[in-house]
Amino acid sequence: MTPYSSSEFILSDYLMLDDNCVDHHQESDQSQSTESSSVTFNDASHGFDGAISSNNNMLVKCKNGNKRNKTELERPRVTFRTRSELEIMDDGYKWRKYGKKAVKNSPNLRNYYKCSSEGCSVKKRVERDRDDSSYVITTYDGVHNHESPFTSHYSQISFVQPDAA
DNA sequence: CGGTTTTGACCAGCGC
DNA sequence: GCGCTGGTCAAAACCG
Repeated sequence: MTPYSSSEFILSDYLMLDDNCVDHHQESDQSQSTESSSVTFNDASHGFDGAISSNNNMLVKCKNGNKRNKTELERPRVTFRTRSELEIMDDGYKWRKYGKKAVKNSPNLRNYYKCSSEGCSVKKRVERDRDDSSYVITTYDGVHNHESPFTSHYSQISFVQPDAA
């Protein structure tokens, strides 16, 4: 299964780093608002303020003033908001589904995946946008300790923050 | 036959 | 302390 073959696959409409956020303060300027303008997720349970980008311009938004100081200390979290019909996005890693839940803020189900590589405890959550069911929100939790065939392909996108490690 | 998905149960954190 | 909610486990079913 390689959904990348579908031309509708926009890589990332929305990208967010949760903690250990690198500073990108210029996101309000470059919002070209080409297709969907600034999306605000105030109703989401996490209460982050959103910033969007066009297809290739990935924006990173962080929230500093939150009281998150638990297990997320060294757990980078990246959230994609992707327009896709398929919820399964093959990012080069092998994921094993281990759970499915109906969350309160969304009528859709949330799926839980774990990296099936041994020793790699990266998790990811996949759910549909509660407002736009054509969008899929994918949250990656952690950093892979191994390579993937897609590493070179994504090498220009550095998700790993140096402070996190 | 081995790895993955499914699905309900279980558990932990949080608010009241 | 209790109930709600999100996250995980694990056994059975499923699939190549």
